Amino acid sequence: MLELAILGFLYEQPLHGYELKRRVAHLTGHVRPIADGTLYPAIKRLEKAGLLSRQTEPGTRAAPRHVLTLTDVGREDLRRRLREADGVEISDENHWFTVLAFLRHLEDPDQQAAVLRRRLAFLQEPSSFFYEGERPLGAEEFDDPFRQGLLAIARATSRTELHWLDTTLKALTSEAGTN
Amino acid sequence: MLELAILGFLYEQPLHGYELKRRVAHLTGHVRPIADGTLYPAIKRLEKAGLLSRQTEPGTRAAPRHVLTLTDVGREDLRRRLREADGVEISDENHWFTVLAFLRHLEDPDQQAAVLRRRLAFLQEPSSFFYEGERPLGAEEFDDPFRQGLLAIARATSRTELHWLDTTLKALTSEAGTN
DNA sequence: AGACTATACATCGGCTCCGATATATAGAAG
DNA sequence: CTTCTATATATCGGAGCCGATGTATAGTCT
Repeated sequence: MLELAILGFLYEQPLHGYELKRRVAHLTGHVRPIADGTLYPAIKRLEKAGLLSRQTEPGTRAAPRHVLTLTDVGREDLRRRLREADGVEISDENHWFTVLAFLRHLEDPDQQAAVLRRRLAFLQEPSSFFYEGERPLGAEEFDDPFRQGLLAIARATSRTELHWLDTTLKALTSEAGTN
Repeated sequence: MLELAILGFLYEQPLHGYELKRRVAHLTGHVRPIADGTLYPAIKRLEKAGLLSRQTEPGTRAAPRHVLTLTDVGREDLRRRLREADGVEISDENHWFTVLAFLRHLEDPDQQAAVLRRRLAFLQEPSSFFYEGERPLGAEEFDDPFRQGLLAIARATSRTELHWLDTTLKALTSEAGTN
């Protein structure tokens, strides 16, 4: 997820580590700072894999900035990661939001629609948070307000997203038809 | 988060590992299976820390079940974790949902309200997913439907949760007042 | 009869993440 | 003048998570 976010932000413009840190922190769940010990090794991994290159920028006030630029391999790798997004990337809220943030970079509307359809299929699977044996429990079956809230929030989110998926998928497929 | 979920489910009734696995999978983001290599070491950790005890149940069809029961130390530890929930537990959606699922076990309404207030404070911090320098970017400033959807979904979730927090906090504080 | 699936627990290697720590500079606050 | 904060990068140890693999049994499907 972190790697996807790094590649996604760099796809738009070269950035140095510190700025990347700020942007990723904002993106992942509203300002949850990512640790230095997480970011810099991740950058190194991506550099080692040939997905990005760094140029040391002279004349800054603190330690010299390393401006990071995606290589062509890196650009293709981001598109591949978006295209093949599945599993946790589809089902986990944080991962999915990261995919969504950069799905614009996957230029083909058909490919974008395919990813959205996987998310749609996931959301349409009947599922509940709590079970009594095999039977799913609804919000009205809890007397405590916390689980009621939990389900109410989840339902509101789901409803909004399903509506958005519906309209966006229609737009994407009609767009693909006219091209 | 996994440990909190294990303690939370066991607080209600003793369960064996396999059943725990099913329940945790349902709770964390709608059926995302947790790996065996994650669950069983976690159980061992909690057992080693004296938070739960196991009794081998004979006469089952596969490998013998280990029924897990929370110790008194474990019960107090869950309440402590809930009471002191902060940081990632408040800000991260998955973690927060886990806290919410078991907040019922924190019997004192004042303590429950204190946790909800931390979440409220977090949600009320102005924050956006994307920035242009210092300026937060709104949904209407994106021409791609994906970031628009991202913000729309996040706003719907936030609105629902804020409304729920408001009514629940009022109920909890009036309840505390009458006791 | 043989294969597959569900149940049930366990271990191991590899990878990632986090917190702590270190280094260094520039500007603001006291 | 010193301290604090922000900027900026880097490393290291510890811990947790995951995927793969192993063991074992009972029922179902072919």
